[in-house]
Amino acid sequence: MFHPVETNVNFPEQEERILNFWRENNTYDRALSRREGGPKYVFYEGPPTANGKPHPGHCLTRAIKDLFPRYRTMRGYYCERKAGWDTHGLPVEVEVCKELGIHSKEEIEAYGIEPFIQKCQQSVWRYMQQWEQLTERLGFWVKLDDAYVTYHQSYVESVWWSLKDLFDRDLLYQGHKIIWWWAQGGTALSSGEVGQGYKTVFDPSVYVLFPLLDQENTSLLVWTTTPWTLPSNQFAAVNRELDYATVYDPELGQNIVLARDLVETISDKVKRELEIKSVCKGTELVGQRYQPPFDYYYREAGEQQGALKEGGTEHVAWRITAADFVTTDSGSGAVHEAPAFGEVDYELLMTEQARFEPGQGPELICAVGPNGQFTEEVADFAGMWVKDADKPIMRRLKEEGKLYLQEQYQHEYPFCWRADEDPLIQYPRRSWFIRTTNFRDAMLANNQQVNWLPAHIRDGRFGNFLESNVDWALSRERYWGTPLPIWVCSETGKMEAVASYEELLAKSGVTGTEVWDQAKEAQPDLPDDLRVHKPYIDHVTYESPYAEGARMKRVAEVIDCWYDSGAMPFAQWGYPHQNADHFRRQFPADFISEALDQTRGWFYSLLAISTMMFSEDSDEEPVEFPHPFRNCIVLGLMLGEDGQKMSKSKRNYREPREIFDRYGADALRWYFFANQPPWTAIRYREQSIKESIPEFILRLWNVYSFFVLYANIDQFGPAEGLDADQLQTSTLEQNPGYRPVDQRGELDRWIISELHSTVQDVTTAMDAYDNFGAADRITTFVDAMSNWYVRRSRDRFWAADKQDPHKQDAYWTLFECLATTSKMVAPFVPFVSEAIWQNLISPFTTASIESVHLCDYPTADEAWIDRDLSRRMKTLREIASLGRSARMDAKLKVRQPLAGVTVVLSDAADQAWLEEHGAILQTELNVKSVRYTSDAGDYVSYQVIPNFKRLGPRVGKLMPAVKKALGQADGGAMLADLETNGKVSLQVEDETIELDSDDIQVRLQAKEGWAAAQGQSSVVVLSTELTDELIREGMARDVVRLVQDRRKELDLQFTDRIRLWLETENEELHQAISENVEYIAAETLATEVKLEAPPAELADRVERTVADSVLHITLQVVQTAST
RNA sequence: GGGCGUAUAGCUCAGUUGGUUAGAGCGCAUCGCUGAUAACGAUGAGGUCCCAAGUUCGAAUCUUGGUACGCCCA
Repeated sequence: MFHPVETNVNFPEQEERILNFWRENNTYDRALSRREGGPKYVFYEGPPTANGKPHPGHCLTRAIKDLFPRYRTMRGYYCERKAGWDTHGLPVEVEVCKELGIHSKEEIEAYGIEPFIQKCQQSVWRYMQQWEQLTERLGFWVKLDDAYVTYHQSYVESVWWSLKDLFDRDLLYQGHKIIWWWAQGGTALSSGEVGQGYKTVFDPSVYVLFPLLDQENTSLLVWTTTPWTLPSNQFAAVNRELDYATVYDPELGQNIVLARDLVETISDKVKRELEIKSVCKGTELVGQRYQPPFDYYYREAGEQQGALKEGGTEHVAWRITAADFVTTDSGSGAVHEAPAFGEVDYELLMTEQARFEPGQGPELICAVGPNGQFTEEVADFAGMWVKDADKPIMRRLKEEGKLYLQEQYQHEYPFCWRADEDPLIQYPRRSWFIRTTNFRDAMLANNQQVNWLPAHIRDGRFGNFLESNVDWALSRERYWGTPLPIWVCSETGKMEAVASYEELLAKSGVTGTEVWDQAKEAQPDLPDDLRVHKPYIDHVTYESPYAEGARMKRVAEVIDCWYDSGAMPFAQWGYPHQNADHFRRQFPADFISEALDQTRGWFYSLLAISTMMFSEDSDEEPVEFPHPFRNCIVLGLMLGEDGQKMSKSKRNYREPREIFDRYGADALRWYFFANQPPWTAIRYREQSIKESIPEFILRLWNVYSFFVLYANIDQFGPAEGLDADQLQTSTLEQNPGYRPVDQRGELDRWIISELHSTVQDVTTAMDAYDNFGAADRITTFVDAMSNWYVRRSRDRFWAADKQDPHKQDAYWTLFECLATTSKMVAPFVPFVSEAIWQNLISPFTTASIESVHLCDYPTADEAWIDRDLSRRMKTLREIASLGRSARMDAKLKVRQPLAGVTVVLSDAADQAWLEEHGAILQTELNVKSVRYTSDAGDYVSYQVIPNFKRLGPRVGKLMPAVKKALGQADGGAMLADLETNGKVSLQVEDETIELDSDDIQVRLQAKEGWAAAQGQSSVVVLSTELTDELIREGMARDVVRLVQDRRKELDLQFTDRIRLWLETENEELHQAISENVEYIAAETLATEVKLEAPPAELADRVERTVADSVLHITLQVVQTAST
């Protein structure tokens, strides 16, 4: 016996029960340990941050991350799934600040770094419980109680080790980074903060004359929108590709050089004619020297030259350089460059520096202090706030005749979000960098080997990003992060990196560890991991090996938390300080997945760190590309119901929890897997999630519950006492009544064939990470099972003789299909598949595999795949569908029997087979006979069209003519010709073209006047004339239906026998009933059918209508069958 | 401003190497079936495949240029 299936299954409740089952039985651990020794399948978890609430987007990520490891595990791979949490970074600090009601770094320091850090550490776990609940509820099998955590000491020390390695290889250096700086507050702002503070303002837009040293009486017209940066000028930039004109300005009495396309614009602005004297390419200007508008630095260094790497020398600054970003959209086509105050400008300086021998190139000029005021070096404006200096600077330029044109323009400019009167400025800060640019080619090569899904990421977004790689700005002047493990000598400035806490303690003359010890003593429950964090680690100093009496003290910075996450392949194991073997076994990953926004985040940090640490010129043993991941599914962004970005305030999505409670995790998962390829942007629609229940889950469930219902009625059951194992054929065939598939009927062989080809396709798709294609095949199969196999097998399930071999075949076939399907869909919908599996196996008293997730994934047996049968059944189904369509057109309902149908096939190849299966069509279409013909001139006309794909390459331009000629030819005659000669000649223009049967396609066109329907390959014609006998038979079927309705209304059991009284005044109906009384009795389980009034004591007589006549129905239960 | 992607039915989305009748689900309409019933089946209406030009015998598909939207970066 199977457990009866509840009629109203509540999927969410069922899922909760299954979760309990997994929990109590440690099913995940057992699924894993079953595969020990199997081939490895390595999965890396991209760590989420648990200090924000999980939303539906995270459900998608976690569902995909579950699907493939589950699938691979069932396929025999050993797949460890270690969870992980990203815990460092600015967002955590921001959360804590919010909580404390403070904002700035000063306020944090006033509050105290020590309590602040402690709060950060606690805040990290704020939504931990929600995350864990979501993870579990979704069915994401991952080892949560063995998660890696980026703030843990072992993790931090792994990161330190890698940084020390980079430092020792001279890949870590100090430079400048241009950042948005709040001068009044003395702090940098994150891009998020900057984004909050944009305002529309008016700023000056000025055109300044830079006299060219090598051309007499000629100046370059240089444009800037930040006059206050002019004292820090180092270069003027032009675009090599643009044309530049030298014009004569009569009023000025000198020549001006500017972009040719802008001559007219500028001429209009200054309201005078500018005569073009000559034109040259920007590239010819590059290298020419000029006199900058201010000489604070120029007077010292104007003549300074440096040695170039390619030989020779060049002046270090105040000359024209080339830059792609210069355009003619605005300005003059020549741009003032003060590298201190702009990121692209700074890059330009870096490019320039790179041309010179080390130490010979231009140094950064910065005339502004961190307080936003001019330094003493700029005597005229010293102490002045830069934005206040714009006007005096312009006035000065005007006085000196260097200001050619002055305008105002309106634009968006960022202000401090906490002090909205304070404009931010771009400002250089000392910062640590990793020389990733050294590894650009290696990273590109590595990237080429990665299997990206979708593929365009490789050479598109990610590839381009790598191409334009710049050194990784690693350091952050913040508090809660992995401390940069570099100690500096107080005397000499020499530096050392440290790879672990232990290594630090082993240094001579270490002091400062007591700060941690005291803190721990005062607060014994302080996590030990904090000892490697600020402020404790900052107190640890040691004797300098470089200078007598000097101390080594840590630099103040922490690092970019992206580095943390990118270090996870080794840091999750604490490598190399521990678990070295484990790391090597779990490197690289076979599979990772995150959303598109991680391209420049986690995907990059993983690839960059891995390439630097484990490739050719690293200290570690090199690993072949790709690493650290081989396959990567880049998920699309998830949008809310309204197509907008999901946002809490807009409430354009429903919380995952509610989805689970309403529809269940399977519904959500199936919606993710089956609705679109995972990389398309997905619109999160509650309606679609809801729909995945009837479309797939419930349909499968209905087939299953149908099976259980009838199997129990018929006491069908696999023999008890058998070891069920995985319900494979070898087990099942030991049961009495089991016949090998090849001895079963065609319908059985067909669905088994469909099952195996589905398994084959699904496996191929899943191996290629194509969950969408796999889901599509599964849906098609379940539909075939439900809407053809079960439909067409109903008679057998209802058959009275329980031992009838055909009936037994039907049960065994459906049982095998369901058992295999539950295994096949287990990675997709782990809950419903588990419920089905557990019940299917329940009759086996010694069942050894009690969870579908411990099973092996089904494998296709090619021997059972019959492609001819598949194709023929498809044709048969199409004919049935056409027959229904024809009935519809003729307004002849299916309950009305018809004399027959005639089927015209365009291709007679399968005719013999189809003829043998007339019975299926007879029942399906409710006709007395099915006739096939290929000679059907009466019913159809033939339309012959070319097989374009085949003929195209052969006839080329003649194609339209061929098509026309075929269309005009007599189709019937041509087909006859083909049949006898195997080919046919066609005269087209001047050429004779020979066609064989593969070169053409035949379409059938039903002629007017028939109840007919046409499809791709066939036409179905109905006999529409009705005899009285047929009409009466139709009436009898109506009667059956009404009685069945009545049974249902009265809530009778399936097996209840009844007595039936039918009364009618209508003679024809009376006759119809008496002629078909046995049929009616059999269909309605009536022991007797009486055409008379019921005994008076039966009160539930009802009135119904059959073919416009009144029929009274009364029924009485005679026997309640026990099942 | 640059890079990447997307644009197909009312909605959500498929559409293989270019092949002539562009599909699915939902929704809608009509009909049917009904002891699998939160169902189910059939049929239908609904498409300038974003626009334009090009390549080709043939373009939703390839090329170029636009437009709109999204993401990332400036």
